[in-house]
Amino acid sequence: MTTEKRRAPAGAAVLRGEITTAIRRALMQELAEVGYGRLSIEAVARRAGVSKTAVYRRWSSKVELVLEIVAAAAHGKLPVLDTGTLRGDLALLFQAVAHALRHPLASQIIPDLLAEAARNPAIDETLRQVLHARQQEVGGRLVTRAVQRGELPADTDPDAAVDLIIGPLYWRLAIARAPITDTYLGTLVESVATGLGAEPAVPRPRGAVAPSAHA
Amino acid sequence: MTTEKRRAPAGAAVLRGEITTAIRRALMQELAEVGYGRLSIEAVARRAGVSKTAVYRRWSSKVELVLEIVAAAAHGKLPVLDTGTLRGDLALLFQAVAHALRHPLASQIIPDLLAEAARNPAIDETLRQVLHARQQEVGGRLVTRAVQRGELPADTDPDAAVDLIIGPLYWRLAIARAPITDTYLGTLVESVATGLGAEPAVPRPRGAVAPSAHA
DNA sequence: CAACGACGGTACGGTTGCGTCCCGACGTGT
DNA sequence: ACACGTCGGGACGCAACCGTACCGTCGTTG
Repeated sequence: MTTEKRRAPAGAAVLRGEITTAIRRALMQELAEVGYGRLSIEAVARRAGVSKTAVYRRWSSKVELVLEIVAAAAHGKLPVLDTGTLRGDLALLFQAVAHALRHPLASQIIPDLLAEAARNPAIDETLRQVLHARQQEVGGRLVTRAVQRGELPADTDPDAAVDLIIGPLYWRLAIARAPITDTYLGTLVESVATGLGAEPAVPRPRGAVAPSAHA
Repeated sequence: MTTEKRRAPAGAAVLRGEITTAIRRALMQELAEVGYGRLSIEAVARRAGVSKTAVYRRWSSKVELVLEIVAAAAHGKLPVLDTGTLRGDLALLFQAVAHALRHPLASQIIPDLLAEAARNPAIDETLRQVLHARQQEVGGRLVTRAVQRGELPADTDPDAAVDLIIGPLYWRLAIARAPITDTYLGTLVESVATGLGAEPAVPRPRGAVAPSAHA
């Protein structure tokens, strides 16, 4: 019988966590530096100070390596937000997103992978799970609560709301790569809130012509 | 004297436009299919049914090739918009952007190049000229006119306005790659307009709790 | 009509990365 | 204390691509 129990790997015959960690870190840096397209296992191993075999023992292919690590890194980043007001929720969410995208690694890796997702179904699938679905969920909850509070119209489309919430911030941080100030975030909160259908926080100041003063 | 005038290239010794065109088309397809990172001159030439030399005679490097062609393709795409109302301008702009991004080539190439721009200064520079500057200009004009009409507050920040205008649409089309309907575009116009500070088109319907309706 | 000269295509060496195989090293469990 | 079994590392053959040099072809110009 060869079905007897094999001895469990032990001692030196077990994966060393430090090396796994080094590979993870090297992958992130390499991904940010050259992008998914040019990413090579060889370069990752080189940067990690590790042999290629060390990588192949852990992940069997480039896409598997990237997906596992990226998915893990993207988990547990969004706060449970419930501040009691739409604007509070938005401000908190924006802070979290801005914080995450300020990491140079994230701000380079995420757009790169999102672009790659357009042609790689496996990446697309993973990103939809760890990013899109999460956003839809968080955005959906945010909208739902605001509707229940009466801050937003009952027929607010959560789908469109998510676009309006995440779009401008993503554009500015990841695409335009323009600086962000607290003032800007404050303005954005107000814009998005009113854009979604909330009452303006303050009576709208008008420009040269002031139709609201006619009442 | 060797400074005499050389005979101008003529006959077979002149670049054949058909081949240049074939290379341009092949580049676009290749760029959409594998992305800038994996793009190889060899594959472009192969797809164009042309020799590598034909490519190298016209462009000396990969980045030059991509930049020249992409910059050319991005020119003259945005309409001169002045419909007389903020919402009209927005609707027209959205239609144009949506139309452009519906092209499969554009919707794959643009995010890819934008991601690449984060690590390639030459690409960044070019894209800023052909995309960002243009958007800022168009968006700035749109906002300025709306302010003059009294549709928007005088202190509207054109910079933030551009983010709010382009962000959601870009997100949905290029990143989320969700379908777009005329209804959606209409909702988006209204959201962005009010988000920018315009008066709502219709009195805001409130949800379950309606503090404004208690009067 | 003949010479010109850049054309497009092939062939080439060099570089890089892939995925695999083999080897000595090493820490644990018997 | 020894045998076990996986570890990490280096080496290998293979494939793709880069950028260049060369070569015969072809239309125009004098």
